[in-house]
Amino acid sequence: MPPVRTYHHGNLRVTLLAHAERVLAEGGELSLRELARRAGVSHAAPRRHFADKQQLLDELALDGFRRLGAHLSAALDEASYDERMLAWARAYVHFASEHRALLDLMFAGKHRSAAMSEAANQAFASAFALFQEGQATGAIIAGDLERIATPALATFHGLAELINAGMLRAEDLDVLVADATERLALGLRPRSVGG
Amino acid sequence: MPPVRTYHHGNLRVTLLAHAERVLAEGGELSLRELARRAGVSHAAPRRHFADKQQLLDELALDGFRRLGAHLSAALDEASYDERMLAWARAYVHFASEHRALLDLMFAGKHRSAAMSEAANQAFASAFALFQEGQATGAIIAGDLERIATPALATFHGLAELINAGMLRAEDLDVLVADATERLALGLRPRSVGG
DNA sequence: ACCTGAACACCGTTCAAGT
DNA sequence: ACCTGAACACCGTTCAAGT
Repeated sequence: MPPVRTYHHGNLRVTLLAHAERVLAEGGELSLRELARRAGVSHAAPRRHFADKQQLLDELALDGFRRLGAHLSAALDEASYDERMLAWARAYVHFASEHRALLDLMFAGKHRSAAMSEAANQAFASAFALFQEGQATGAIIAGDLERIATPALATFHGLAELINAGMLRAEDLDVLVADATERLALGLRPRSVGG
Repeated sequence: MPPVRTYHHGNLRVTLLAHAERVLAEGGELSLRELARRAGVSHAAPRRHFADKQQLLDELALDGFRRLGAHLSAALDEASYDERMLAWARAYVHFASEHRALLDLMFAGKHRSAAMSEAANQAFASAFALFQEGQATGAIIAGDLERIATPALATFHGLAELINAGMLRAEDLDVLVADATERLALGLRPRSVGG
């Protein structure tokens, strides 16, 4: 009897990435040899599709930014007009804490490929648009968009990192996010003269 | 001629930690075998002082929190009364970006030993005290201290993580920290009735 | 074009044995 | 009490060889 499938036809690359996502979600250690085993190929086979381990990790991170972007956009679409900032923030920290290992990969390296930088920018684009719109309607102070939005987004990224680091109680997260959103809105509000 | 020192008398534990700090600072990969090589002992020798690799990493993180705490306290001591929040924030992000690998270790695990949790709390204690004092003088709104301070500290932690992830330009950091500090102060300010 | 199998240079961890 | 040296079970990466 010949083996059912000696060669992995056509989709080993996709199969490996899928197994990698699962290992990440399971919280397991990611090794190329383990992924090869799960795919039923030799340990040297992944080399045909990824030059090295880092390249596979980069693909995972790239996909992570795309998923994050889609998740955030969806949250904004569902939210009522006045609560979009809160909805964005909630979506961000929940994505982060539900994809802890993936988030680590996404924010791990100091250097990113062009594709990954682009995906990262895209992921944050909806939030920047929200701030820009806030400026247009006068809800948010005028000024350089990057300077205004970045510290605010850093707040939620920081909360996400702290929860993943185990330094915040998970049950406190929602109230902290809500508080942060409220404080930020106040801090970003234009002040009347003399105010 | 006998070997100068076959046995490492007394301080191998300290020696290993010192080499580990140096490897971290150099941005190199931390392996027990490499540390043993640097210390001039066999690869099995570290086992006498650290049950496993994680235990050594935990000691590094513990020391990291102690150094961070000292660094933040020193920054507060040097700052003028009105600029302590800004001084704290600057000190935090600078420590983080100057000790990138160490910070990753400190905030890596979801679970911390009692000693490490204690050191982490101590590191942040001076900032909490600052907020508490702000509440006492009326510069900061009343309410649960944790709920008020955490989102603010998360902002700076977030900025630190983003800079270490290469998502912010290092030359923009100081202005972002200053902006964030100003916005937070405004958002945390008590509002007069009707304000 | 894609995969295998052996090989190489690393790991962390264990353990009997040395001093 | 502390360290060594061999051993074991893993890695990532390379490369000649197979189909």
